[in-house]
Parts: sequence; structure tokens; C-alpha cells
Amino acid sequence: MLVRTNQTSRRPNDDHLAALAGERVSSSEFKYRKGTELFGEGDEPEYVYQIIFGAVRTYRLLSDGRRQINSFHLPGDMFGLENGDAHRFSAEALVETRVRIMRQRSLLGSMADRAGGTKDLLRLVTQTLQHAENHMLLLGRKTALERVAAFLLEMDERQSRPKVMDLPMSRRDIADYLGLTETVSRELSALRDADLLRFVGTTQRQLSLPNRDGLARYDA
Amino acid sequence: MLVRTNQTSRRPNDDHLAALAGERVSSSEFKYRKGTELFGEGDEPEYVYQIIFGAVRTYRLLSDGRRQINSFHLPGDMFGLENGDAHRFSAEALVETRVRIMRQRSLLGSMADRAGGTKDLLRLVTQTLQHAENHMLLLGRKTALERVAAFLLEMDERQSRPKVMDLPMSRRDIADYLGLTETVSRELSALRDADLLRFVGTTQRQLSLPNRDGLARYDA
DNA sequence: TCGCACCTTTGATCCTGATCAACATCGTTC
DNA sequence: GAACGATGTTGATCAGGATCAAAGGTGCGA
Repeated sequence: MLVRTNQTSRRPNDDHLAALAGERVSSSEFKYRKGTELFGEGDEPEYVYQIIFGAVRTYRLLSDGRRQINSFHLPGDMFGLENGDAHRFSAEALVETRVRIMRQRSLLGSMADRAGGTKDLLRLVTQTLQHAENHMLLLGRKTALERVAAFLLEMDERQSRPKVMDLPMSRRDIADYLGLTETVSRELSALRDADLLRFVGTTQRQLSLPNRDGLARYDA
Repeated sequence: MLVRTNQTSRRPNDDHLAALAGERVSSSEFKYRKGTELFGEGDEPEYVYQIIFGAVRTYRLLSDGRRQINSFHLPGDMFGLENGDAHRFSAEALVETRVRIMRQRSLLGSMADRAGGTKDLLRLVTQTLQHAENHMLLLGRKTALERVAAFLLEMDERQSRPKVMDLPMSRRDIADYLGLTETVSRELSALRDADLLRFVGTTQRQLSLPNRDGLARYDA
């Protein structure tokens, strides 16, 4: 179901999407159930998305089904903005996810007007590029253990180093992000045995990092 | 040795760098010998570079020397432009290389003025991002043979499908680009045996692709 | 609340690509 | 043009991570 708000943020700094648009473009909210697709590779880019709660994976597939996840998007993150006329990857909700959406056309139009609009856009793309550069180094040259350690530190960082970290994605998702398979489970167990991570409660998706410095020594 | 030209292109479309600058910024030329560094990771970005002839590798290192090459730059390519205050990777000449250089400060300044300047910059960054996205898929999910086939097709494409293709980089460079090692040599030999590539002349860096479609079937 | 589908861990084995090594060849320098 | 270091190929062996498989465990949906 779609919720029209038409409200534009009064405090643009709290609201990246509205800040980019310059407060003149209406946004809506939308909710996706776990596992549903927000857009597919090749689709015409219609909306830009910002996560309110939940999480999203963006990925590309090879013809035989091999999957590479580019990135995980968490609350506050923006994604889906394209310069060209087709999405270069697919996006799916990892869990129930609420997003704010805005028409690309409106956003791009209003940014062309506003002073510094394209600059904000440039900053966004540059951040994405930096993440991709780091990830190429990880995928090309790091060992399985180093990749898993790096992943945990990345998620920890992006969740502002919480006491208990929540992973919205499955082990297979993590594997497809890190270019691995079941090895992810094995390395997580190894880190648990070394007391560099602890599983919290009954689920395997909540965990704490009792020794971040120790963990960081495993990342190359 | 440094050659001052101060000439600005009369035909901006032939001259990407001058086009970006809007013909008001002076450029110089500079020559690097094989193996020399243009800039290092962490250096302050001073110049933007465009290759006149030769080739350059850009790469990042892990502390123990493992290397990931982000990209190879060929004649016409621009690189080295940074938004932040430090280069995020190093750049070295693969062979004797002549470049046109322009001060980042001048270029960025003149682009801020010129209409559509930031947009050109955005297009440049977006292209780099797209290459990185493709490369993540390759590094995360393709087999050795698929990587080598993809590499040959990429170089062939970027050299406009020449009769005889010239590889300015060593097998080790290719390996560090593809996340492999000696396997590169082995897969090249396999492709030669399948008559999907032929070595030309005495060197192993000149080759032809007698069957591009066949080769493309090896890329996933 | 129950039942089932999915997820995770772990064991056993396999295989792709890494590593180590030897040799040939190339190309650069003197 | 000689000599030597760098580069490239190939063989032999190794190992990291993939794959196949099985057994809980979790949590979601009915």
C-alpha cells in the first residue's frame, strides 16, 4: 500500500532525499514485504529510494544464476538513482522494509535548478564508487577470513557500533556479497571460537563484537 | 622533461580534458618512463591526467604487498581526478607514456563556472563506477577462464577491435587485475589451443582474436 | 500452537587455482 | 652484440575454499 504524504521536510539536513530535491518535490512512502523486488536490472529507473526501516540488497546475476551482491542498504541509505535509462542491477527487500520514494525525473529536474544540486549528486556517486573500489580489493585479493572480518566491521560501523548488531541478511546473502559460499558459516564459527564475536540470544543473526581491535587485526 | 603548450584545443570534442575545462585552462605535457609512478595512494591530488600515448595502471596494495589493479588506462583515457584531498590509489606507467596534465584546482574551478561542467564530471565518475560494478561481478563470481576471456574482450573493445592487439601490461599485471596468478598464462594457452587467440610475431604481448564470438561464449 | 520450509552448522570429499620450481625466451643495458 | 635480469610458459604438488550431504534449529504461516 502506498501512503501519500506530500510533506516536504522542514529540516532538510535530517532528510537526505528532500535535501537533494530542495524541498520542492513531493515524496511518498511505500512498504515492501520480505523478499520482494523493488526494481530489476534493465528496468527503467522511475524512483529514487531512501530506507526508513528495513534493509535492501542490490545485485547482479550471471546467466546461470551466480549472483554478486554489490551492496546492502540500511536505514537512511539512498539508492536506485541512475543517470542512464536502465537500472544496472536489481534490488530486493531483505526483510519488511519501508522506503521513501521520489520520482527520478522530479529529483533530477529540481537538482538541475538548485545551486549545488549536481554537486550533491556527484558526492553520492563518489561515495558509491569508493565503496566499490574497497570491495574490488576485498574480492580480488583478500582471504575468506579477512573478508568475513571486514564484513562484520563494515556492518558494525554502519550500525554505529551497537551493543548488539542485527544482520538482516542470510548467510547466503553474505556469501554472495563476499564472493564465498558456506565458508562464511565456517569463518564465523572460527571467530566465535576465538571470542571475537558472540551470538546473542537464540538466533544467529544477532551478535556482538567483544573485541573490535582483535577483529580488525584479521582484516588485511 | 616538461613541455609547456598553453594551447587550448580549437576542437573541444577531440580533447576531453580541454573540453571539460572549457578551453580557459592551460595544460602541459609530460612523459613518464616505464615503471615510474605518476602519483601514490594518499598523495595530495595535484593534476588530472589524460594519456596521449602509452598506458597506466592504477592499483591499491594491502600491507603485505598483495595488489589489486582497478583499471588500465589507454590513450585518450582521463584519470586521477579526485573530489577529496588524497588519491585513493597509486598510478604507474606500464610503458613509456606521454600524458597531458592540468591542475585539478584550475580544472575544478573552471568547471564550477561553465554550464554543465559538474555534469561532465558526473558522467566521468559514473562511467568509472560502472566499470567497477562490472569488475566486482567478475572478481566475485567468474571462473579463471571467464575472467581471462572477459579481459581480452575488454582490451579488444577499448582498442577498437584491431587486427593485432597490443597488451602493454605483463601477465602479472593482468593477474592482479583479474584476481588470479600464473593461471592467466595457462588460460591464455588454453585459448590459443582452442584457436580463440593467436600470438603474433615473437613477443607474447601482441595477439589477434580470430573468433570474437567464440571467445565471448567463454565469458559468462 | 503446530508443522513445515528454510536456514545454519558441520563433516567429508573434491577441485580450481595457488604455489613452488625449472627452464626458455625476451629485451634492456652496457 | 653480449650478458643478465625480467618475463613467460609449463610441470608438479598443494591448499583454500567449493561442493555435496546430513542433521538440527528457527521461525513463519496456517
